[in-house]
Amino acid sequence: MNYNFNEIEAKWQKYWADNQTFKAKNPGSPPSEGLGEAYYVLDMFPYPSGAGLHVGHPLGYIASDIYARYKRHKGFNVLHPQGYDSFGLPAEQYAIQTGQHPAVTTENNIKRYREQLDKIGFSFDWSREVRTSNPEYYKWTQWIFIQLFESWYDHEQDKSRAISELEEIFASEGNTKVKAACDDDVEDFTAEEWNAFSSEEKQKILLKYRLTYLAETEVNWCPQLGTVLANDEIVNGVSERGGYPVVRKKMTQWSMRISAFAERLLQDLDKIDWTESLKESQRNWIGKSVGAMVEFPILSFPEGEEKAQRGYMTGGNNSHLLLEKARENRNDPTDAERILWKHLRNKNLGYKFRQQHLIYDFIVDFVCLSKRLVLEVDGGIHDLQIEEDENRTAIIESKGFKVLRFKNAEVIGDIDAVLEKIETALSGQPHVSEKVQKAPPSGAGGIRVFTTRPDTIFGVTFMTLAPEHELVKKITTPEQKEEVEAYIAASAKRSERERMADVKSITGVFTGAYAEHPFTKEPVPIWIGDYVLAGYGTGAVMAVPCGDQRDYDFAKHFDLPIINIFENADISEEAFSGKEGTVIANSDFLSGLKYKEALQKAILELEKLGLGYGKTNYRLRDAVFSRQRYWGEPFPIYYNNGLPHPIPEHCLPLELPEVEKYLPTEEGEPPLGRAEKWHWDEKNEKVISQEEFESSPLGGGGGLELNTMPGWAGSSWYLFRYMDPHNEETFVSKEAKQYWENVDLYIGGSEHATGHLLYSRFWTKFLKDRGYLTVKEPFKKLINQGMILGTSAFVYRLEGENVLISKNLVGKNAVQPIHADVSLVNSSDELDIEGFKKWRPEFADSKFLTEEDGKYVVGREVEKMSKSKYNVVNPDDICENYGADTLRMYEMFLGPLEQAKPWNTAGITGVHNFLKKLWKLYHSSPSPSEGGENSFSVSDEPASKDSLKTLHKTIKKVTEDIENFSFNTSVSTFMICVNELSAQNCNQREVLEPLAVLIAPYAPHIAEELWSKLGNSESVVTAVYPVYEEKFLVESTKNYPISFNGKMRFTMELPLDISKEEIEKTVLEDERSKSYLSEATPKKVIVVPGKIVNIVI
RNA sequence: GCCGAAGUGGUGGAAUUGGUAGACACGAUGGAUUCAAAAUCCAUUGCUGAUAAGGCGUGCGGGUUCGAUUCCCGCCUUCGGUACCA
Repeated sequence: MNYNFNEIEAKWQKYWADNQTFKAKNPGSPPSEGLGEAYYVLDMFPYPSGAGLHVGHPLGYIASDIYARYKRHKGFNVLHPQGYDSFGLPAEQYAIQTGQHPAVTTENNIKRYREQLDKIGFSFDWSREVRTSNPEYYKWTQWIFIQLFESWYDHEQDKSRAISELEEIFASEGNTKVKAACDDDVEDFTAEEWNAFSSEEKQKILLKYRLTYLAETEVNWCPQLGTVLANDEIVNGVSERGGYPVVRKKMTQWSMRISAFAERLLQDLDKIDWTESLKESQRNWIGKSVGAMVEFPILSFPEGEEKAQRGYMTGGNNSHLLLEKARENRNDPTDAERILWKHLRNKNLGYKFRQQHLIYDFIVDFVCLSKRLVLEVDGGIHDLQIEEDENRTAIIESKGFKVLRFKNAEVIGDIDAVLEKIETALSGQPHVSEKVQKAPPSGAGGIRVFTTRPDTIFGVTFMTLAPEHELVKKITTPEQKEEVEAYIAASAKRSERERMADVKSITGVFTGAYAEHPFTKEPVPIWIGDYVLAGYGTGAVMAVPCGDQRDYDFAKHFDLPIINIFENADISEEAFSGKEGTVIANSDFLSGLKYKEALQKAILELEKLGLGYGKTNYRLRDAVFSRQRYWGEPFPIYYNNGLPHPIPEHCLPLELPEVEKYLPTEEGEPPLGRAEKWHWDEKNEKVISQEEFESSPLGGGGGLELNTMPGWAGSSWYLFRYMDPHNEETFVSKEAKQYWENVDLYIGGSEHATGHLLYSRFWTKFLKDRGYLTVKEPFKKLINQGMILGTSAFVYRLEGENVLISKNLVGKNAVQPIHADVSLVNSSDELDIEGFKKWRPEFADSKFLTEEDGKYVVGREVEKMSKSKYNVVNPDDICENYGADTLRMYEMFLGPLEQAKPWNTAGITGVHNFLKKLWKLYHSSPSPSEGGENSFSVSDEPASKDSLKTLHKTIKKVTEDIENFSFNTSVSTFMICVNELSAQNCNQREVLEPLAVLIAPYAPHIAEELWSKLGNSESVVTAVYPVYEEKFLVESTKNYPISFNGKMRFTMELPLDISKEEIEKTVLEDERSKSYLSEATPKKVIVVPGKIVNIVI
């Protein structure tokens, strides 16, 4: 019998499918004993694209499959599932072009993927397949979303907690003591205030704390395409597709508060077995920097305001104390204040009022910021300070406010009259826009900056704001206005990408304004420059040119002063950025201190002044979670009165509705806006329209969310669903999650380093916090397989002529390289000219200049494997021509798993020949009379010592290699093994049976066939892994390399049990040694027993 | 710029703790078999030299060591990630 791989592979693939050989046992249902130890091997599931698989795709799957099969031999209960990340953009775009439903496209692609995967002989447990686009699956994606919605992050306990617990805290103590992750614009309130809020107000506030929340986000909106574009989809300010204009637009989008988890995501990296480079990517992405927040009060305002506006951090005029005082007052109102507040708060007057609010340096009783109206209620104490109050009123009114003053008695006696007066005053006041009344994020009056080097604060010679910074408009002096506006306009035009690309040019404009240095009180000029990014930190920097190269360049360019505040540092050419060992100089109280001491001291002094505090900043930003797409998970959210609410759990899944077109609506709503019928399970109303929903008790006039979730939603938790994929009660049962825990080995591409792998860690931590999981991390060990590159083939066309010349004739001719399909080239790089002409008819009449031997040789280049480069190699073809076992072993043989490496089909014969030789070991040589057919022939005689040595050497090496994921070297080891056994004419069962098991993880089909021929009725999959025995490898002699001055000259066979001295004596007495020594006496002889002898002359 | 990985024959790669550099393959050359081809088998194959002796050789330049692909210092190049991150 010859090695008929096609037949053998089909046979065993059917056997595995029929017998469910790879089905992993789950705990729970009986018998739950005897499960064995759990081991979870997972591949990153694929997006089923229309192009199908090329030979690069299965690389990681083969590696994980080998490991999974190895673990089964070792007695583990192995979970090795596969599924599809089946929501995504390509299917949607195809739908837009052709009208075909993405579900149909996806289904077809999956079918094709499955066929291709099955041919390679993977040991997947297909009974656990998941697809992210299946309602049974995304039901739980939606459920997790709701859990996020119902949670907040407590920095005190460092975990996510139920939002109901937050409500309890608010009700009993307000929000001032809570250390929660929340939006920046949350205002302080007391328990009393909270309890007095309407439920609508409460919901608005809670939304600022939820782990998934609605926020205004700036996005790149393309009106023509009706969609949001990522930065890299924009080229020169217009869309990459179609070239339509793109505008920055604020949109209300769902966001995920991943930033709350930044520190844990960073710390826990130390606990997982990932490559250092991948961990480093995540560390950089999280971007922790420790430093300080510092406030620089603004000295001059263009309106001629002499005195700086002071923010809450300012301590020079006690505003910090004032603020505390205001809070106190709020908690302890007078009767009159309480009465008035009750009326004001309920918005009876149509405007929002604030209580005990800081206006400049004064606490006012009530203020309506949008109408600039201040209300004061005078208690008894006021009689004594009428004059002071007058001053105060004058100052406040000079800032554009109107002040109304009431007496206690007035309020208590006739509240209606008071309210009437207020109403009249309100109507008389001009309306002030939202923007102006809001305090700028940099603090009410000062410029807040984040710095990692507060120790260099005495080196500050100017400040730079991002052009988008909200303070810019307010502080710019009339003289500078024109220039500043021109600069802002110019930089707004440049896309973020352009700004990033153009690193070298230094641009900026002086605003004309000055800030006050916190310590020296010197004026510091305020500039704007687009090297400062609005999105990082506070969008403003304190510039220390002596210590920061960008500040240095900026200072040099605009001729700004540079102060050297480092001892013994030369800053004549460039900034000095050293930290450790640096001593600060020329810096008042910091002079003479080392970097670390100065850093702490600076923060301490800033805190004393109320102008700063230590702060840790993270680069990691909250993740936008809304997409204006069709083919994604619908949000389980509806709106009532403009506020979002989760759909009741029993109504999940909220199924993706049908639409007529996959484009946005004419009103600019996402494609789901076109849906007429929604599947809706509540109260047996199976299908309802958006209108019907709106008029239902739930809807209350609001509709369902029309955005869908991004691609990473479904992939962030799929690993847990595989543990218990058909559970309808919960996303994974308690028993299953306790038994399987998390993924022991995860294999996939490194392109997911900062996306999927980070989000998945985030969701896992969240689910753990809320008690839904028992593990902190999703993936214990992770390996990135390297990309398999294509080897493109080129023909060369002479410039301007219809002549194609062979590679070696190109010389200095001007030629144009043209991709040739690699299937038209043989292993010697010779082109099939006729085939090429057929393939590219435009070259049918071309003249082909060949080499002397008449061959046309193509040029070769390694490129990414892609259709457009005609270098794609299809695994189906390889399986057809060489077999799946050959494909599997060859992919492993190409090189280290984690390394990128080019594919070259020519090399596959080496592995294929090896499998043929392996087959031959188990078969007798044909005798001429038998017509050349081999027959199965294995002897039960004892094997030779040499054969046993070969076997055990192989067991040892292959096992070590598998444990180290060094699959390429284990393939070599198998080759050496089979070469040796062939030379030994070994055909003993004693050797060949263990060998079949050993190779089964790599070449499972041939192993099964040989295993069954050896007389085993059970599959080889569960056969016990051979045990390495040292005794077969024990040697009595060693072939010593004898070197002179470190150069190996010859070898000598010596017994291993003789002493150093004896070795030295024997070696020196050897004739060859004498000739190398040529009379000289050796200076020194190094003998390392069992290793080497080195003679120094 | 920063972070990470890597530079070894014509090619993919091996040498796992400092100990015979180039395992195992591909390709190439020569041969056997065959009418011929495919397949198979044998031999040679780092460079140089003459098929010898010898010399050179793991990106480059130094160093440590009896001995360095491996450790140290300084460069160069390639690939990947990331970026005016304050």
